[in-house]
Amino acid sequence: MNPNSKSESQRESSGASAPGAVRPLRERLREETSRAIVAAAEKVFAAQGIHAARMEEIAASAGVSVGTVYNHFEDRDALLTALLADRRAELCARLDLALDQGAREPFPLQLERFITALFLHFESRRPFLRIVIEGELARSPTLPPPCAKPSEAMNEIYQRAEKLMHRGVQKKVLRGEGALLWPALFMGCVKGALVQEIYRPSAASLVARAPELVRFFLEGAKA
Amino acid sequence: MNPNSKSESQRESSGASAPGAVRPLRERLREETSRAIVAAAEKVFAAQGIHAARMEEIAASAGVSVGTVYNHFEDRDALLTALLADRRAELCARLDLALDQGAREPFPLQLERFITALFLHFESRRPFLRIVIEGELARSPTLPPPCAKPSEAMNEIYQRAEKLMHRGVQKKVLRGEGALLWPALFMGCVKGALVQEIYRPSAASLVARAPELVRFFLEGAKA
Amino acid sequence: MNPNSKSESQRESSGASAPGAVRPLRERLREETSRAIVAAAEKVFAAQGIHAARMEEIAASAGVSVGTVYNHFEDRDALLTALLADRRAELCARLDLALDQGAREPFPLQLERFITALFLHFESRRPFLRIVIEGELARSPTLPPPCAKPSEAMNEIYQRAEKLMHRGVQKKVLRGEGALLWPALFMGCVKGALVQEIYRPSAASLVARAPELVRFFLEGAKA
Amino acid sequence: MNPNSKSESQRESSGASAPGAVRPLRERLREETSRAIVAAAEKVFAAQGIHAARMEEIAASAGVSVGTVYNHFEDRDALLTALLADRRAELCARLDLALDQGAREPFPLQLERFITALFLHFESRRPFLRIVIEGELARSPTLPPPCAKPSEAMNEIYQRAEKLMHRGVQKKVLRGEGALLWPALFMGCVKGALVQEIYRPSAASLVARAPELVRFFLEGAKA
DNA sequence: CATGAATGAGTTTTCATTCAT
DNA sequence: AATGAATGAAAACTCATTCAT
Repeated sequence: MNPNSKSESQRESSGASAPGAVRPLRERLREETSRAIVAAAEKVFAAQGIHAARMEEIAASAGVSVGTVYNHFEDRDALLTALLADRRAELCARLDLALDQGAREPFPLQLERFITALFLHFESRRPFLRIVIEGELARSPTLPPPCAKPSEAMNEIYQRAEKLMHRGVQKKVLRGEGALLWPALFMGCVKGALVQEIYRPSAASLVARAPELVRFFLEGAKA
Repeated sequence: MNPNSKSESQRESSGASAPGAVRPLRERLREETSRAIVAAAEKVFAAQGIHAARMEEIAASAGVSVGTVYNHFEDRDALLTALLADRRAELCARLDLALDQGAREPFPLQLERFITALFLHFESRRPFLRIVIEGELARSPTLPPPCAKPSEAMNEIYQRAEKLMHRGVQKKVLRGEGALLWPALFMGCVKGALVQEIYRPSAASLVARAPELVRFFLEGAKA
Repeated sequence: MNPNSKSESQRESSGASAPGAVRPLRERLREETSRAIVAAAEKVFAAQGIHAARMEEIAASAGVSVGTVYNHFEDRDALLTALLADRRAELCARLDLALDQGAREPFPLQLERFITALFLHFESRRPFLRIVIEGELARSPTLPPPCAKPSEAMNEIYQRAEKLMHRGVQKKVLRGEGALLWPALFMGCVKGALVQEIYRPSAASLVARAPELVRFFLEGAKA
Repeated sequence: MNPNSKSESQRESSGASAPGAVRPLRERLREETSRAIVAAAEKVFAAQGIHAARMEEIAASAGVSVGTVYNHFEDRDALLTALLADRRAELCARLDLALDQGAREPFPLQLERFITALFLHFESRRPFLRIVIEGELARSPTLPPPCAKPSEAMNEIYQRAEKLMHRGVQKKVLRGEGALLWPALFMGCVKGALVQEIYRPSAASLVARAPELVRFFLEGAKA
């Protein structure tokens, strides 16, 4: 879950000992704490903003002391990094699954799978969405840490969207001229829907909008 | 230009005294300084991020001392507010002009005017774009200042987009079902293009992409 | 001692847990630090004046860092307030005791008790006296904080002096005409003696002057 | 009026030219400005407190710019010094006059003259009284500037009170034992009345209370 | 290991003072 | 001389990080 955590790498884990052996209780407790801290960090970073979030508040929100946070994560930056890496991994797994499963299906279905995967993820990780969008511009070389991190997530999503668009062009479902623009427009539409959902949460699930989005995008970009 | 600046409102400018009279030198210099400070703030806020930007760096970048910044703007927040208000006013003026001019033209043309106005503005005010996007989520009630400001700009753009979309639906150029989604999708596409431009600046002007965007959106949303 | 301190009120002290149980070491140390900070503040505020005293100097004088001062007191004003409240409480307790104990004794004895209590207090808290007198005029509505605080102490003393004078008039030991003036004159004399002691400290204890003061006041105000 | 003012000492006054010659207009205007600045300083120092008063507010209150204040007074401290010196001189003149006029009169009358002079002065210069009392403790060697100044005024008053008390003892109207205490008690009573007047301004003039004060003090201290 | 008090570098902000116009 | 914008040293306050218990 949190492979960068300080002591997990410091420990010369007697662990991994016998394959299938239960992990020592200590270790599992420790991991539980890490998880709680990361969850608290997600909440607080999203609520206060990446810069404004304070370590003490994260600690309090996790029900531990600051010292404990520092026992698990080298420093503030490491905590943010771990948080983002973890959530990103989750998301990427979902997206890759969607891409794999749809590989041989008609393109519109692939599109819907992808969007749905994205929406589902953010529905369960709404705070993460805030963090990602706040950090949107961070990919740029000029912004200093700790801003350089969140965009990595967007980057990963983007690369998968490119892959998907590529398939659409190959299949000649999408026209080839604007090909460079498709990922940007696709992600734009998706984010448009996400952001609207943040500001004006609708009763209906976000996922319910996927078909509309698919239709819109396909019509707009069809060959 | 910057009507909220501290002393400009404190001063009871005998101003506009004789019509055509030159404004006192002092006053013109003062305004020039304000302008320089706001410009520096735009640069630094965009480069460092809204939270990380430091007053001293802004001052240095404007070629003045911190004290001078505080002579012109009550505090950090007032400076950010003034900056955003100023840029937003510029942008809104452009957008309103585009909306007015296009009022009786065919919808696709209106769309193109609008997008072009947006792109032109951000081409000349690229740092402003970064600030606006960084502050995207700020409209949310949970985020504390100083994040509550930039989204105001996005809000204003959004409202004008809604107006435009409304026209499209009225003219039956856009289908009426998804009407609630059009502004979000439209803005999403536009931002998609803008963000791509930030990360992968193309040789061609951003404006050159307007027609593609228009086509994409019209096809996607057409009645 | 200092019940307003920041974290002492924030902490939900499991306190008074087992009766007779030793208070946790941490807590006792923390309180010790608070006490040291307040004592340092008393010294520095008195030495430098209420406005000129700097937080860093107070911290240094307490042998801690600035941060620690702010861990214990919200801000400069809270520190001053806590200091004054604490010292004032001490003083009031003494005065009330003197008033109570003397309640049935002859008036001159009551007077002497009261004056002695006052003198004893300021002999042990000479810096506090300076602060109170510096803030003398603060009761006035026009002066801004942090000057509004010290006079509260003087106010409390004054009210007790009024009570005492009232008794004297009731017992017809003091004449009734000038009754409104007695508290002012009484406090004036007392302060006269205190201030002189500050400027020209005499070898003899301040308390030794109490009988002279009593005689003077009783002769001057006797019925 | 303001013999310490910067340029008055800088100027090699062609002045004092012909005795009886009118002072040049320039010079009179300049002096008028100085007077206005000192008056403004008195008001602002009294209202805001000696430390909190800001040069800009004084300038504004005098209807001039900061620069002008600095043209007339070396620095903040010089302004305060000049203000206090001026007011103190006025007061001392009154007190000395009272002492002189009463020199051969019965002691009670002298006492009344003195108190009346004091009261009259502070009635016309109430802001000055605030400043003096705020600076009460400044005579002490430990307090740094700008606090070292106001007490000088109190000092001067005190010395004259000592002279007066001395006369009373000589005339055997006051008892000789407590002689060291008389000035302190006398000033204490007077201040008691003054301070009460500041907090609870009575309809009647302060001066009206002089006789009561005289009676009180004479009874209290009589041989 | 957990705890939380202490630390102090880093920021914002203020305001006496200077000086070009 | 008067002006008022610019200056920058000095103060208050914040918060990530350390470390003794």
